[in-house]
Amino acid sequence: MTAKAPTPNPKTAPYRLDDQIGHLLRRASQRHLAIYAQTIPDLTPMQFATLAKLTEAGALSQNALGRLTAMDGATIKGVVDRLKNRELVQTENDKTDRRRTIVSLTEKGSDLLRHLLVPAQKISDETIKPLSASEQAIFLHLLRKLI
Amino acid sequence: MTAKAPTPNPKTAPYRLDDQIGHLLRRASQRHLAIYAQTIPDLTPMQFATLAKLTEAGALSQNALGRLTAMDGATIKGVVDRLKNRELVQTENDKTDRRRTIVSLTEKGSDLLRHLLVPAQKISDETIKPLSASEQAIFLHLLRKLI
DNA sequence: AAAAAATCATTCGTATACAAACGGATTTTG
DNA sequence: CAAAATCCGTTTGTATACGAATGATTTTTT
Repeated sequence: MTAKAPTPNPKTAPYRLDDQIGHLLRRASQRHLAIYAQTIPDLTPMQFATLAKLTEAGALSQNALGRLTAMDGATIKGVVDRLKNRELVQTENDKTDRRRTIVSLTEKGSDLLRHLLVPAQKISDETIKPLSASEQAIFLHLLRKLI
Repeated sequence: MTAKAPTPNPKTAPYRLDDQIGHLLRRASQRHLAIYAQTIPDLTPMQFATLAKLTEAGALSQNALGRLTAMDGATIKGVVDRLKNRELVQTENDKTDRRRTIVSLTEKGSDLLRHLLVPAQKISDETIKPLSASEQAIFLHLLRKLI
């Protein structure tokens, strides 16, 4: 039995914050958010995500909208409230399910999002720019597996 | 001049939220934070990061501590305040620079962190577990480039 | 159909995040 | 050395995040 040499007692590698995946993900998000804020200063990232999802999927119940944008009920409520104050979305009662509130884009919200699509693409491009084209594909592929 | 065939008019690929790197980073962070909360429910991630960095680097000024944990001044202040309330860190005035507040671990904080190192490693392992060993190395390498 | 379980929107409380502004202290520059 | 620039900690205000609880309403189960 040819025993493979055991790893030379790593003794538990010292825990370094800067090596932890959680910390690295957080810092990468921070950099992305900084790029976002420079490019689209007038709408928060979550407000933008909400408009983008409504454009993709059409009118949605508030909870469904939260699920599709990865926000819990308490969070999506605040975002929708602020978008409503700016008249970028509107709400109405669901006719068949009286629990639900249907959220939809106003024309103003729809117009705004259309104008932001190019800048939004620039934000994604700028965020991933440090990687080569092939690295970008690999990174996005692996990142998707971590969700 | 042999013109390279232009990409066949992608017509601007439709913007899909779920394809954007920022959204994917956010969701990966969310999953990580959920794993964290299940494993270490008694200390927030930022509080843990603060204790970990103080263990690594020793006593630090509050602002320096913020820089090393990637928190701005307003944020690190709240974290330090809450850790102080729990007697996990202590503060003192810097003798030579009267602007500074030096933050250091208490024995209680030091003990607590020591007990959390194994669980913390498990959190990182669990977070990256969907990737194979070689994928893990590649992912971390590329992620570092995005900071 | 009645009971039980699930869903929806809301509210409360706590904890990041970060811009902006502030006064105080130190360092840099001219 | 004096002025300017920078750094330090703090406060205020806005915006996520999310657990937990609530009441109203479906949906599912029995």
